[in-house]
Amino acid sequence: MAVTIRDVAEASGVHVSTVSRAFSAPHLVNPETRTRVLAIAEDLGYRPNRAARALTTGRTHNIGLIVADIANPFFPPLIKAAQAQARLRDYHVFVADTDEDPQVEEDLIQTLTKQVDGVLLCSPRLTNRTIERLREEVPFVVVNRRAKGMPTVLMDVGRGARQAVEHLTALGHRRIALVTGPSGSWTSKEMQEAAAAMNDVDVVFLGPNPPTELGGLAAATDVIASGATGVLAYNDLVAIGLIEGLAERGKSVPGDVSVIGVDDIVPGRLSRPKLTTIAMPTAAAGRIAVDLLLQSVDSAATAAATMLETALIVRESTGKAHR
Amino acid sequence: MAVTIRDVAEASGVHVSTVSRAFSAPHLVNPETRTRVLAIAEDLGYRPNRAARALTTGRTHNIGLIVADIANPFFPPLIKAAQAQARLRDYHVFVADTDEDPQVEEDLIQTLTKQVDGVLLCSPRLTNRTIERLREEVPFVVVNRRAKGMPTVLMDVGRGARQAVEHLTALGHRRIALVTGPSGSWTSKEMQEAAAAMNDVDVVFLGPNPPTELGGLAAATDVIASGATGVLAYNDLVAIGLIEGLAERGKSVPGDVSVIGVDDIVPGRLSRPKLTTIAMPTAAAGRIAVDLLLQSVDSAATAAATMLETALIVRESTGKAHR
DNA sequence: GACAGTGATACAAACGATTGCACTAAAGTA
DNA sequence: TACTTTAGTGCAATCGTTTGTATCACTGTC
Repeated sequence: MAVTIRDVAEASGVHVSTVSRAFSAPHLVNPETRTRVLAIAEDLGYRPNRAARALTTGRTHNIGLIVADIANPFFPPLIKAAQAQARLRDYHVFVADTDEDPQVEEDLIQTLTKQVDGVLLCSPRLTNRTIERLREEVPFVVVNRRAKGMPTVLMDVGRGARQAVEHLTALGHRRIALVTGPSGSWTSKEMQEAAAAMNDVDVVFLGPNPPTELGGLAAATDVIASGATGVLAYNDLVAIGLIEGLAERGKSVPGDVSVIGVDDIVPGRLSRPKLTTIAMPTAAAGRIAVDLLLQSVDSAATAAATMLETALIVRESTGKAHR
Repeated sequence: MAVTIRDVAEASGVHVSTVSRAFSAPHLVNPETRTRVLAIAEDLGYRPNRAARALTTGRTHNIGLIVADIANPFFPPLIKAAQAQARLRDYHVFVADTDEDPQVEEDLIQTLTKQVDGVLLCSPRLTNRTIERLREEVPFVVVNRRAKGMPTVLMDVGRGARQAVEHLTALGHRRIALVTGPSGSWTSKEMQEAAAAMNDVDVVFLGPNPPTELGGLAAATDVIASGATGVLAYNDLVAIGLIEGLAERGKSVPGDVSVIGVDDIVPGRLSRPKLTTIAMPTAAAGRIAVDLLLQSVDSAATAAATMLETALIVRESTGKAHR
């Protein structure tokens, strides 16, 4: 059996409460006693039982992190940053994958609520109403989506999209296709709104599409049919798939069509041509989201929205329009 | 405050123990009572407190899943499969990322042990001795590594490597480079042993390398210097990076050099040229590993090693040797 | 020298479930 | 009829911590 606080207490000749306080309230115990207790605990290999602690304190010291698809390279940097940040605060992170399915997402939240102190919802596909309802049960921080009354972390894709379109128009493109993402995606909507508001350019919307290489691959025919010479893709995966799809149909990038992605994932930096893209501050988003979440676990939730900057990175997949 | 078993008991006029049994030992309670209790529980929105349950039963119903790097596309299918399988058995999965660092790996296992019933160790970089020691604290299943006395799930990379080398020699290649992975990697060692045992071919070993695109990119000069015309890379990421690196140095694939990867990740299927690779049954590995783990949580650990088949998939990155 | 203040520790009651045991009443057996 | 069995339920201890309160020995104050 595992060694408990009781064993440590007996071995060091003090009461369990003293042992407990030696760990969690050092100023309440004699420094000498404390070091002795700590040494003995170390010796015995004592590790506090988190379940027991959770039972009394009501804090599990776990947070849930729900993402649409771990396989999407957009998420890992965010996940890593969140885990690192959580570890700093002695929290652990449950990562769960919804497979882009709102129903799975809701179920996951439901089962997760009881064993975490808060949930980080990344790029949720749920309706706002559902989120509103679920938030009664557990504190949320929402990433990549506007949700009123809740702390949110956003990345300024609207501005990114405007920069991307400006970049394309500056290169002479007059007809631009926006290959949109999943229908429930806030990011996708933001991009559409931003692009629609641009002057001196025709924007056509093609979608919704799965946010993967295959989604991009499949969108190639639509892009060609649209007559657009510049494309802003929902993300880098879509952009990569699209470039492949265009190549299969004899269209070269950036020769015939210019393509811009979103996220700045590593494969995009190494693809051929190297992808022009809108870089997203995913790691920062993960860190900040965790801080916000832990903050709203302890005190009342601050419903502030944090907006992080994005940046257009011009590489090789965009070029002058030829007509 | 949350609704507890006590609230349900009061509302339905029975003792808490009856409510408890209504959930966890249905045959011990009158069917009528049971349905009534269940209905009231549902009504009140009762959810069992897992911390409390964990405290009495000693089972957290959580398992830990430790991977070297979530950002490596090799892992997500395994993670997803493991999560799905765990969910089927009413278990949750903690995913943790070690950043390829053995020390982080050990720390993570240490902190995780107390809140999970078992740990799935994927492609561990720890020494065997450390694993032996840690296993005293919590049941393990090890994936992608031989560890005696423990249940393991292996993928037959040795056979895969032999097939790959045979494929290359059949194409006329007589000098082959093996771009190895991290030094602690079992997979890497397996590949080396298999390749070294092949006849009619010179095999040179280049490494260790980080198992990423950048690792492959950096290995390009060594590959060229080695004079090899065929390359077996540690994994698809390395292969993709290598192809890029070769291109930067004026070498084309498969024109000048043939390259084979391992894992069959999606980016490899879409890269250009499409990657010849050894497909790994990652999803199956995840499922089986979870089953094995839950099995060894309940009963004594079966120390059996499960070996899963791999398959060579020939695409476009390999071709005839020209000299 | 009596007493408040304080520092250090012990005591014991939670937290929310599970579970062995005791009890009751009805059914089965001889 | 007297007994064992069994189904259904209640009782109470337990899991390992935390934490409010009580205790006690000092120290310092007037």
